Amino acid sequence: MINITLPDGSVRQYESGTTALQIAQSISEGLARNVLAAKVNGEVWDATRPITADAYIVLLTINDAEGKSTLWHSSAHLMAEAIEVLYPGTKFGIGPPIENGFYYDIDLGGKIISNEDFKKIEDKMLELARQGNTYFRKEIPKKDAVAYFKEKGDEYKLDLLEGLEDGNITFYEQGNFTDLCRGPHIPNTGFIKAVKLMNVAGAYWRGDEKNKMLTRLYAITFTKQKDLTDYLTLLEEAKKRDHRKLGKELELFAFSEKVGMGLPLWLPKGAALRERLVQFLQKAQIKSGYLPVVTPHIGNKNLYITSGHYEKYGADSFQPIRTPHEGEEFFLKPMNCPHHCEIYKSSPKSYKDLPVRYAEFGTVYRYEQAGELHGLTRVRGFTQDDAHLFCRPDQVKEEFCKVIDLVLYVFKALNFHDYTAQISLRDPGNKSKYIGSDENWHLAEQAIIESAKEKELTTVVELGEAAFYGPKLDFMVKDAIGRKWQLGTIQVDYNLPERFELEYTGSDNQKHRPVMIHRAPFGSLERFIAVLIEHCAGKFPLWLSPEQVTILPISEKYNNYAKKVLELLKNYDIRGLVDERNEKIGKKIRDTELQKVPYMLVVGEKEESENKVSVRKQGEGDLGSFDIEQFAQMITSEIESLKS
RNA sequence: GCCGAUGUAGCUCAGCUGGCCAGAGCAGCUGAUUUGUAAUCAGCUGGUCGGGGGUUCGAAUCCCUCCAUCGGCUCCA
Repeated sequence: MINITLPDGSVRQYESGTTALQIAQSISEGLARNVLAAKVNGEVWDATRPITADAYIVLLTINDAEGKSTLWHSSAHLMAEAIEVLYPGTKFGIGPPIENGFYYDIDLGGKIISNEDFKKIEDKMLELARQGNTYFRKEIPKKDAVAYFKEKGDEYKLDLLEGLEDGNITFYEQGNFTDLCRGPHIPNTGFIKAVKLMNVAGAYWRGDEKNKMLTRLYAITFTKQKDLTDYLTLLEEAKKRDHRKLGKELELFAFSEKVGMGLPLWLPKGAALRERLVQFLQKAQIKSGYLPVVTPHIGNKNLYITSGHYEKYGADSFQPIRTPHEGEEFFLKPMNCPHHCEIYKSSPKSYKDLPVRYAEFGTVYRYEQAGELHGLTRVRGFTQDDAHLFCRPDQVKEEFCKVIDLVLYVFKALNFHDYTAQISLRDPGNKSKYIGSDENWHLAEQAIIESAKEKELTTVVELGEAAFYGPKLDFMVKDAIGRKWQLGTIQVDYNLPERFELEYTGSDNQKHRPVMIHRAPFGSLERFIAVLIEHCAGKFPLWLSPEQVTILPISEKYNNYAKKVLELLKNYDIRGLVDERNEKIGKKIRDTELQKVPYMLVVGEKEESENKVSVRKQGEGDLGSFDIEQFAQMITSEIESLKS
C-alpha cells in the first residue's frame, strides 16, 4: 500500500500502481470525468500512469493552467493525427501548447492549407476524438526511435532526437498516430469535445530564419462546447476593443501611407488625450523632484558609439543623416539616455547633488521591421515618458522604490488594478549579448530583486529578457478582459555611467561613479494609449476623455442657450461641445453615445426657462435635471476623485 | 526581412465562374421639418475598383510585379 496526500492535507491509502485517474474515481465520478492529468510530487504526469510510491498529488482539470496545457498538448497530437489522415506524407515539427490553445508546425511538402480547409480538419479531429482513443506512453530506446522516424522520413523528428539522451525517450500513441513526446497527456481523446482551428501562419524550423519555413496551424480545444463559445465571445469582445478600430471611430489618430508606415498622426482629440496624460505625469514627477529637460531629435554617431547602441543596433537603424560639407553622421534619436548622460556631464556634480532626475517626453525613432508594425503598439516614431535618475550606490534602492511608487500611482489613476512585476535578468548562458562587468550586473540585479521584495510586488523572473546594458523590472498589466500587456519599465544601469565616464565628487573628495536608473511608467505614450483604449473600450476616465460633455439642444431654437451653458462650464475647466446640427434629439443622443462622451446635456424650452440642464450619462441614461452650477460641481468632484 | 491572406467612395461592405454607363448603407452637401432621451424625409455630390505591367475584342474580375494592411515567424535599446 502507498500513502497519497491530497491538497486538502488528507492522506489516503491505495495499492501500489494505482493511477491518478483511479484515485479521482475513488473520490467522485464527476471528478474522474474531468481529470486531465495529475501533479505527482510537483511533476505533471499522465492521469493513467501508475504511482508506485508515497506521493503528494494534485488532480488537474481544465481549470488549472497545467490541466489546460496537457489538454492542448494532447489536442496537438489529435490535430496531427487528423492531418496525417487528410494530408498523407506530411512531416511534423513541434506541436506545443501555448497560452490560448496550441499549434503544430508541419511540412506539407508544397501543399497549402487555408482557412477553407479548417472545417474538414476540425471535423476529422472531432471524429477521431469521439473514438476515445487512449494516449499510450511508451519508453523507447533511442535507436528504435531513430529507426521509426527514418522509416517515416520525418527529418524534423530526427533533428529533435539528436538533442535527446538515450534512456530518456518516450513515444505517445493514440489511434493510428505515434509521436515523439515527453508528455504528459490526457487519458484519451474523448475528453476533447470542442475544436476550433484559429489561423495558419509560417514559422521557421527551430525559429531560425536560415531554416525551412514550415506551416504553423493554430487551434484551440475545450472539454465543453460552451467553453469554446465563451472563448469565441471573448475574441469578439477583443475585436470590438481593438484600438486601431476605436482610434479611427473616435478620431484619435490616423496613419497615412504618404507620411510613412508606423508613423502615427495624432488627430485633435487624440492629441488632447495625450496632452492630458503628459500633464498628469509631469505634475506627479515635478512633485517627486524630477527636472524636465529637452534634447534634440538627432544625435551624432559618436554619441551612440560611446553608449554602445551603435554597435548593437546601428546596422538595423534608419540610415544616418550626413552633413554635406563636414561629412559628419547623425542618427535619428533612438533613445534619450545618451543625451541625458551628456546633460549630467554638463556640470560637475557633488555627492550632495545626487540624486538628479532628468525627465523628458522624448520622441524617438527606431527602424522596426516592416512586418512588425502594429497600430500604436509597435511604431517607428514614438514618445517615451522617459527619465534618468543618477544616484549614489547607497541611494539606488530608495530611488528604485520611489519609482515603483510612481508607477503604481499612475496605474491606479488609470484603473489598471491587476498587474505583476517581471524581473528580467541576464541570460547566464549567453553573456556576450550584454555589455558591462559581471560585478555590475550582479549589483544591478540585486538592487531590483531587493526593491521588488521591499515593495511586496508579485513578481516573476525571466532569464534572458534584460536590456543589453542592464536588468529591468517590467510591469505586466491585465486589462478588463484579461489580456496581459507590458507597460512601465524600470532599469538599473551601471554600464552607461562607465561608458560616459560620469562622475561625482564624494565626501572623501574622491571621484565616484553614479548609478543610473532608466524608467518610463507608461513605456511609450503610443503604446500606453493603445492599451488604455482596449482596457476601457474607448470609454476613458472622465478626467482624460477628449470631450467630457456634449450639449444637445432639442432644436436649433435652443442653440444659443446651449452655447451659454458651455461657456459657464468652461469656467470650471470642463471640456465640451454643442451639437448644433439640425437633427432630432434621438439622433444626437445616438451619435454622442457612439462617440462615448461621458455626459450629455439635453437642453430645450423647459431647461432654458429654468436655467437648468437635463443630464444623461453615457451608457446609463437620463439622470434628471440639474442646475448648471450643480452639474459643474458634480463632475468636478468626480474628476478629483478619479485622479487621486 | 520571411510565410499566408486581404486591398472597391471619407467609413462599413456587395459585385469578382471576365461583357450593358461599378452598387448599397452611413458620412458629406442642398432643401423641407423645429423636433424631449440610441438613426426625420427628399434630392445631390463623391470611386482612373491600392500603383504599374501583361493576357483578351473586352479586366474590379485572370496572370506578373511593386506598395500598403491583417494574422503569424524572427526582432524589440
